[in-house]
Amino acid sequence: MGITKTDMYTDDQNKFASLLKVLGHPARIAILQYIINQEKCICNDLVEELGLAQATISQHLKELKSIGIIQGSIEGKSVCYCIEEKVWNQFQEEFNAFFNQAVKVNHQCC
Amino acid sequence: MGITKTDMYTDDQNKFASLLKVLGHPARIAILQYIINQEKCICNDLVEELGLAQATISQHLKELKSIGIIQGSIEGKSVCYCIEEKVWNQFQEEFNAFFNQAVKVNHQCC
DNA sequence: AATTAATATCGTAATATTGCAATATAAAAT
DNA sequence: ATTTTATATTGCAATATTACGATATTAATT
Repeated sequence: MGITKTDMYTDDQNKFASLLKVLGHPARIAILQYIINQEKCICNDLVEELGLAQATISQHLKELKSIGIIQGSIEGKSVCYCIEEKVWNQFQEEFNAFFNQAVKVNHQCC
Repeated sequence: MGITKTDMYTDDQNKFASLLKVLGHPARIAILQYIINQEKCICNDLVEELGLAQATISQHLKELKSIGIIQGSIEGKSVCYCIEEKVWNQFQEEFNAFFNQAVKVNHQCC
């Protein structure tokens, strides 16, 4: 059906999965890495760098903005995008919290 | 078009994004957390716990197996699933490597 | 004011994902 | 041998995602 039954999971599970989903596209990973390496960039830089259409890049940027991991500020006729470090670090903590769950448990496996 | 242009990204970017994509569904997060808490489980446990159809759970387990994060071994007429700790820890390292990229750079933002 | 430049949004086609019923498979129990 | 139990697979309908061309929108430049 293509529709995820979000009501049967906890808010934390839904939120965490949403994060992972947004990050789960190579274009968006590439965009983040490009911004990191260049400190900041504008949409057109990414169009040239990644070889995707401008509309496509703009869409990916929108999704990344939606989880707060990047921030865009208007600079003349272009928009300067950069990493929102507070959110970036918060995500890293969330990821580690998730992965560390398993450590607490004695895994005696099949 | 719905098709991701994987050829324009590095192998690392594609692989990392695939991981994130598989983890980016609340059912799969819930499954992993259930397995962690119970140490191990069988498919039917998850059907009862999550309220999804057996076929759906089986599919999600298949995707989790595809990235190696869980392992299933046949025990009589059921299959015992558990976390593959080596892979789990490896993923955690990959995630941290990704997030630590940003730390190396001086972010002077817009 | 008209043009240029950069980005966002809309509409759409192609493909992918999610979820389930029905069916297949395989091992244990009767 | 048949039935029961647990899981996997197949086929399908509904929805979501990806990508792009076309078209706004908005600010700078001429």
